[in-house]
Amino acid sequence: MLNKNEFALNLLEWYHINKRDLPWRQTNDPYKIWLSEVMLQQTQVQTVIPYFNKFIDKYPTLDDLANADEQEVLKDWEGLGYYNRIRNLHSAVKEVQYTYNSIVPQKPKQFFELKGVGPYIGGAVQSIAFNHRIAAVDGNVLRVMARLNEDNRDISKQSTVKSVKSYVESIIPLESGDFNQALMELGATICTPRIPKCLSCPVQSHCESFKSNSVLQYPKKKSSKKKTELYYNIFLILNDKNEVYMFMNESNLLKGMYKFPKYDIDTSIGTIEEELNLKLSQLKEPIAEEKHVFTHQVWYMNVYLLYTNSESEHFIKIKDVSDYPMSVAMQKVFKHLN
DNA sequence: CAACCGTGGAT
DNA sequence: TATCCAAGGTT
Repeated sequence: MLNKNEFALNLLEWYHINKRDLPWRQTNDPYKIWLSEVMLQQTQVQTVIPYFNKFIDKYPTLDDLANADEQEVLKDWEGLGYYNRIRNLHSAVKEVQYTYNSIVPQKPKQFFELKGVGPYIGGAVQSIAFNHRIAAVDGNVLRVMARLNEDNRDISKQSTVKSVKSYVESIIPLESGDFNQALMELGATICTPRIPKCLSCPVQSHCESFKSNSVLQYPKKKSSKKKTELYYNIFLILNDKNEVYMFMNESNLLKGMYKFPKYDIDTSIGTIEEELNLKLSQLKEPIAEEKHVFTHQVWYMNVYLLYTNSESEHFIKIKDVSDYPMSVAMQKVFKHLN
């Protein structure tokens, strides 16, 4: 059983000496802390840093972000992935603007009700910005706690996360924000997934799995399922005005991002002409093949070049394409026009 | 609740 | 190349 007071003391002492100097640790602004937590969702620190700096430079206050055009914000998020994160955050800061006079709610209940604020981000922001004693349980914390207690439960189950959250809140000290960050920092730098640095660990003496030499057996997690493989034809349709056919994606995957016409490989040109209301040139061999891997899908894309004299509101000047938010998958397609 | 939702880096 | 992982949330 964990000696709570001694554990927290050891961990916090280590953290205060060893914490990394990250951009979002140079501010007490709840908005900026919130932004960083949203960016850090399932995304590595090194990836987030340049995006965070760009956003803070361009949208220094909550009102700057709230007043911004959604498509421009999406464009600035381009390449970071999980695009609903920024769509939800944009919506949430607008909510804060008109409901809370542009002040990030200090009442946990109010903050947790905002779009895109779940158990982790809610706990992180409320503890770091306002010192509320709420846990912030991410993948790092799940791994650290599983190893400390030789916890055999599956960390991919929501019930486990909920239970660990309660456990952390039973040991969380008054310095709640630092404690939450210290647990994550420990997981990110010492108690790492593959080669943990147990000999440098400040809480080694509290660790059950270290005592029994079973650290690498934790955390328990069910293996991920196989990705669905999908085969598509992507069409770069050009007219005689240096324009290409492009439109906003409405489906859940990559919602709000622009795309080129994308069809299952067995879809006939006639069907496509009918759906797009265009008269198209004869189909020739694909000019390229591309593969793109998502969390749960793999796209194998054949890239085709087509021409038309038909008119449509969906034609965009090729030189202006880069002004529109586009997924990496579609960027891989578009690069073959250059 | 299990499935969905991006991307890049490490091994 | 295949798999896992990374400061998770929504449905």
